[in-house]
Amino acid sequence: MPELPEVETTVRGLELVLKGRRIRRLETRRADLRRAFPKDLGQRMTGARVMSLGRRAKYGLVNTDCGDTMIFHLGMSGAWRIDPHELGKHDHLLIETDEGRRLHLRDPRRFGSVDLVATAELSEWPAFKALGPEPLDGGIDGKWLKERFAGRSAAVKLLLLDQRIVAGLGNIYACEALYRARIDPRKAAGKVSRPKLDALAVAIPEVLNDAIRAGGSTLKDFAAPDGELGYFSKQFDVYDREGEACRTCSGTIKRIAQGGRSTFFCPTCQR
DNA sequence: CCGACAACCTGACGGC
DNA sequence: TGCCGTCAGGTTGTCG
Repeated sequence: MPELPEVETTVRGLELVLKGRRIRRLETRRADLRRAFPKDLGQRMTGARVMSLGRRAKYGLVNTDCGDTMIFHLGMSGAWRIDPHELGKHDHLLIETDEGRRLHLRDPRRFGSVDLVATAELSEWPAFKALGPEPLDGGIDGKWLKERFAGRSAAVKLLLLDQRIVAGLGNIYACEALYRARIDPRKAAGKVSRPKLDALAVAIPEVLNDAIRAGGSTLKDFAAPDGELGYFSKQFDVYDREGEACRTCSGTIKRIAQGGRSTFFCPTCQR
């Protein structure tokens, strides 16, 4: 599930449990997710104090006083469980803090990942080097989109999913942003007008911030044990609303396939 | 560069 | 109840 807002919400939740705490124990229950866990993950994290947490695109960052940053990606099905009642079948990484709080990284499909990188070298980490600007840091404007889309005949929706262009957008919020900017997702990226691109650059941080706000409001429940971070329900305008009424024109929301994934849009409003 | 497709995995859900 | 097909919010790679 996790796109940028879900990861941001997860990081804020982890902060409540981890920030300033020492890692008492870290255990991996298998050797890998999408790729192998770092072999020395346990040794390097055990005894370390968590100084701060952060996020880059859809990656969560756990910075320690040992000069290491643990980077996690939740893939399609990953989530952190807080003080779970039992050890789940798909709980692959377990952490216990000096306060006795427990975190389980659950990921049934195992498309996620965990890496360990020297904090000072984070910007050189290959996966980060390739990322485009953070949409919530003002890095996306009409000019940037214009440059990146120039001459591209690929559908604008597909390019929005390219992490080199906008870091952190996924299928849901790409659909939602295009709806707000009233752009047809099938349109060739290079042929979207500049005013539409300006609107898109505004819509992207808007839909992300709205979702973070919705997710943030669930964080107060976390004190309760057995909570799962990053999963919250949000009312979408188009995503997963095939056949339902457009909230603007009352027309019917359509679903099409692009790049093997579902795109939802309003053919009347988005042109 | 493009679009199409497959691969990595498991679980949920609908139809029969 | 079970079997089967389809789908799922991500990333990475191949092919023509």
